[in-house]
Amino acid sequence: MVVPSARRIPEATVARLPVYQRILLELVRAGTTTVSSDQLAEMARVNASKVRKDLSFLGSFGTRGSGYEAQFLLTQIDRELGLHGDWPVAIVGLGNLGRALANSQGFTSRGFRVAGLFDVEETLLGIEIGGVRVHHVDEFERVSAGDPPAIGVIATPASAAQDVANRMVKAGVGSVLNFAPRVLTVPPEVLLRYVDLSIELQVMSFYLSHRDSPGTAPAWSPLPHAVGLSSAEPG
Amino acid sequence: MVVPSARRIPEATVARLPVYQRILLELVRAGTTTVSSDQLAEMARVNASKVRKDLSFLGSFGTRGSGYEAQFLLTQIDRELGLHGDWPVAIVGLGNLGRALANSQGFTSRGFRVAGLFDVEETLLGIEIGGVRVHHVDEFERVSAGDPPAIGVIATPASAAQDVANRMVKAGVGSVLNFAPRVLTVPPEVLLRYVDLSIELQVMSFYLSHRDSPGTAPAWSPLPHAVGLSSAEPG
DNA sequence: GTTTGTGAAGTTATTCACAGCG
DNA sequence: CGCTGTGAATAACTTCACAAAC
Repeated sequence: MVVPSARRIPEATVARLPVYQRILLELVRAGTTTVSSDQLAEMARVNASKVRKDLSFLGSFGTRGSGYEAQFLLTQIDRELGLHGDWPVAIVGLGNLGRALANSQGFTSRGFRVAGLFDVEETLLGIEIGGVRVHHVDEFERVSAGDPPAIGVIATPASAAQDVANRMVKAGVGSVLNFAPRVLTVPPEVLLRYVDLSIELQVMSFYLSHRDSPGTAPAWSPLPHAVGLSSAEPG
Repeated sequence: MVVPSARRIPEATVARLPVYQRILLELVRAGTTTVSSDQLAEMARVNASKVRKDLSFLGSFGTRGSGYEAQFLLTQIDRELGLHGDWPVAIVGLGNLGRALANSQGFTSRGFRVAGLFDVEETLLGIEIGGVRVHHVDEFERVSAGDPPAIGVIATPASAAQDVANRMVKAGVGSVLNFAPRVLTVPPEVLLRYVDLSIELQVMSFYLSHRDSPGTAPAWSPLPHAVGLSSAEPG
């Protein structure tokens, strides 16, 4: 079986592809045309063989003796990650964080589209943010039916998060990105990720309190399951 | 009963401990007194043996037949993660995100203390946020000398991020948490973590575009190296 | 009966090391 | 020569399965 799309890419590799993507994007913007696995490895803080192995799952895109053509490699990664698409995103909770996300280049620039905005605050209903009208969260399922979101973003206070997640699941989202500092329950086929400041900090705290003698390097390219903006309590 | 702090805890386990910590915190607040590995596993979306193995690295704190005492287990995890401490945190960049972080319970509530705030904006210099005075970023090294931060948080625009990181390293921070959408270079002994929306989204995009037939569960408790609030461009 | 704790088995990921190509 | 691509070796992690404890 040699069809490229039939390759199974290891999970660990998938987690690193967005890192290479970002690095390549910066290199391309800076005018770099070719890049070696050593250079990528240094910027990504990983081993060079790991870079080569990771990239080899996408195909043989390098040139022996010189390296990888940055723009071409970037395109290949984007393709593999499914960034060709136009994923509709729904954002619930339009406090400071939600509004920042709604206006964020992060969504609009690369394959994502803000398809729905929701809150419960009277004063927000009906206004437009970034050209998208704000609806009451009670209308989530109805509004979403017309343009079912692939990704649901939760930027509400913790107390509302599970209820919002339930609505999202009912509306058929494929994955949920949760910024609220609360553990959520969703069906197993729905991808759930947390962005949680306190989880980030705890990993750092562990590192700080366990590094041995001064000069010891962390063997760490840590692998959170969850990350986050805990308790800015947006919404 | 072996001395717990002598054990070497696997990296993968460390990455999950903060998740268990959060779950336990919620359970304790909800009045739960004991919890089984099965319950924890379901909430953390992992296998129950994994929970038991992970917790066994901290010591034998469970009771066969009933489970773990939630509050006690929470205390043990906090201890292992080094949350007993009082880690000084410096935040550079006081735009929307930086201000939200400076006021965040996420820092103050659990072993972290905002020790320094920095920006370049004239109108911010000298004011206090959450009781901490804002200094010009040029004074970073000088101000930090008195109370060296363990963690440096970068919430500046991308263009300023590397310069800030350099100052932080010079001031001796042990780890850097970067919210700016930019790849940074720091010495290998400094722990560097990214919070980047676009990296989160790319993992989701991969999942959405590769799930096979409907009903297929993601084998995924993905492991980013980097995450993030890309390009809200705070500061 | 229930649930932990853990060796052993199985799986996945990383690193090595070098042939092969430009 | 330099750098990729990749089998083979090693290491890390996960899961199984069950004895021991409550």
